[in-house]
Amino acid sequence: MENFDQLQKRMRLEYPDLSPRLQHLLSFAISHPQEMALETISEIAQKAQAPPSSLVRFAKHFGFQGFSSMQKVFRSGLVSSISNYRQRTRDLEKRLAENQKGITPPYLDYFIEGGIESLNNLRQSVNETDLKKVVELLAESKTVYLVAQRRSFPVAFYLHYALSHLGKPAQLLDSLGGMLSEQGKVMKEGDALFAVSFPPYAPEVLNLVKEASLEKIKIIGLTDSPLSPLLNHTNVHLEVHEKDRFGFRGLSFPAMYCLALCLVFELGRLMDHQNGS
Amino acid sequence: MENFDQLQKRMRLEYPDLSPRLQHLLSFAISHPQEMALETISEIAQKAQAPPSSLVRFAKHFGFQGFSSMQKVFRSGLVSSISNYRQRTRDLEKRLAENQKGITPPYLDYFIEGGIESLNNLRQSVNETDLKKVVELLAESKTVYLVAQRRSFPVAFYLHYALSHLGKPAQLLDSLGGMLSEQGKVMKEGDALFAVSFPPYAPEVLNLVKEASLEKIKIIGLTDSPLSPLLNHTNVHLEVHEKDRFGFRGLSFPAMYCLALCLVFELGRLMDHQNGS
DNA sequence: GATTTTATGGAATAAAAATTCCAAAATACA
DNA sequence: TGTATTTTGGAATTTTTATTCCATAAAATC
Repeated sequence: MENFDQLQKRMRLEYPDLSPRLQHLLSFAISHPQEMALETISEIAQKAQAPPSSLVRFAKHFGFQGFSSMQKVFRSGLVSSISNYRQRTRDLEKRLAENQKGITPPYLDYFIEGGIESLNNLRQSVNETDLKKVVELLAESKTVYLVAQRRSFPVAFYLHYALSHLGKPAQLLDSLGGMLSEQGKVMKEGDALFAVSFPPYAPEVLNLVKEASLEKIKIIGLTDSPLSPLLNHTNVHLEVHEKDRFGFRGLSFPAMYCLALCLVFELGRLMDHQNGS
Repeated sequence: MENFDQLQKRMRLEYPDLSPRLQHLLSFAISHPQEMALETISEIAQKAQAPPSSLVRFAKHFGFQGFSSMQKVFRSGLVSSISNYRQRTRDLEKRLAENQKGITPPYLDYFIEGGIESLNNLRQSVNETDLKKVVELLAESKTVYLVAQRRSFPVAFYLHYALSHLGKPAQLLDSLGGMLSEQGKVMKEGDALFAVSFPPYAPEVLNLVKEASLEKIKIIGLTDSPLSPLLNHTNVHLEVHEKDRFGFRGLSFPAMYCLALCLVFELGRLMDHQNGS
C-alpha cells in the first residue's frame, strides 16, 4: 500500500488537471488530514461542502477502490508520526508468518525497529509531572532502596550503580542468599523504595512493597501497565509498556534504560542545584 | 463528553470488580489505545481474542450507549496525544538547532532522541557475519559463562536469565564474595565465555578473559570500540558504540539490549532448528 | 446554437459494522 | 448435589456507512 507522504505528493502534482469539484476536495483533504482520517464519509462531505459521492469519485480518481481504502492511507499517516515503524514491523511479521521456513536474517533490524517504537511510546506513557515527582522523592529520601527480581533486576542494578556514583545513598535489595525480606527490614521512615516489576510480577517484590508501605516508606514503582499489582501501594509510578516480538518479551528494555538514565540525570541536576544554593 | 484520561482512570479503578472477560478486554484496551481508536469492532475483537458482543458489553459497562460512543473517546485521546507529540517534537528540534547549551527540561525527550540515535547506529556497527558467528559459537558451546562488572553487569545478568530460559546451560560469573577468579576456574574446553566490557574496562574481566583464552575457551566480546583491550583475546566480538548526552554515559544501553534480545532470539531459532531436524 | 462529452448531486442499493438477544456454559449459593 | 445467578459467545437483526447508478447540469466541440 502507498504511504501517506507519497499520496500527498501525488495529489499536489495532479491538482491542476482536476475538475473544480475534485480540486476543492483535494484542498480540503490536504488541509484537513485529521478529519479525512477519522470521520465518516458523510461528515467529511458536510464539512467539505460536497456530496458523499464526490468523495468516492475523488478516491477512485487516485486509484483507490473506494473512499474507505483511501481513508486507510490517511489513517496510517495519522499514526505514522507516532511510530512509522509499526507498519514496517507488521509487514515483516506477515512475511515471517507466511514463510516460517525460508526465513532469512537480518532480524537485528527488526529488533532495532521494535526498540525505536518502544522509545517513541515512552514519550507518551511517561508524563512530566510523575517524572518530576519521582526525582523529588529520590532527592528527599535519606536512602534509596532498590528492589527487582529476575528479568527486572538489571535495571535496579543499574540504578543502584548510577545513584551511588551520584553520591546518593542507595541499597540494592538483591535477595542474595534468599534474604530479601530481611534486607528490607532495614528501611525506615524517610527512605524510599524503588520497585521494578514486570510480568510475571515476582510475589517477593510485591510482599516487600506491601510491608514497606505499612512502614510509611515512600514507594516508587516502575512497571508495565496501569493494572500492575504493584500500583496499589506506590506513591508514584512510571509506566513503560511491554511489547513483544514473536512472543518474545523484553523490548521494553531500551525504553526502560532511557527512562532510568533520564531519572539519574535529573536527580543529579537537582542535587547539584540544592548543594549550590 | 468524558475525556480519555478520565476514562482511563475510571477503568483502572473498576478493574478489580470486573468479570474475567471484561478484565481481559480492559487490559487490552489500555495497552492498545491506538487500535481501540482506529479499528472496527470486529478487528479489535479478533486481536483481543473476544467476541464483538463482549466489546459492546464492555462499553456499556462504562456507561456508554455502545461501542461506537466509547470509541469516540479513544479517538479524541489519540488526537490529543498526536498533537501533543508533534508539539514536543517540534520544540525539541528547535531547541536542539538553536543552542546545545541552553537546553531546558523536559530532558526525557533528549534521552529518547539519544536512544534512537544509538539504535540506528547499531545497524552499522554490527555486521551480520559476526552476529551469526556469535550465535553459532553459543549454540556449539556446552556451557556459556557470562562475565561483566559494574555498569556492564546488567546485560550479562539479562543474558544469563534469557539463555537459561532457552534451556541453554549458562553460568553467570557474578564475582559474589570476590570469587570471580575462582568462579572462572570451572570453565573447560568446549565452553564459551561471553565477556561484556565498557569503559572503564574492569581489570578483573580482562584477567579472566586472558586466563580463559589460554585454556582454549572460546571468547565472545561485547564492547564499545575496536580499541578495547578486550579484543586481543576474543574469537569474535560485537561492538556497540558509546554515546553521551550532556556528558552522561550510558546511551549505549538501549542498543545493547536490542542486540542482546536479537542474539537470544537467533540462538533460540538455531536451537529449535537443530532439535527439529 | 446544437450535439457530444464530462462533471455533478442525490436517491437507491449494497456492504459493513454495531447492537441485540437468547441459549449455553460457568460460577456462586444453598 | 441441585438450583439460582451471572457470564459468555455467537447468530440474527438493526443501524450506520459506503457505493453505485442515473438523471440532470455544465462545459466543450463542432
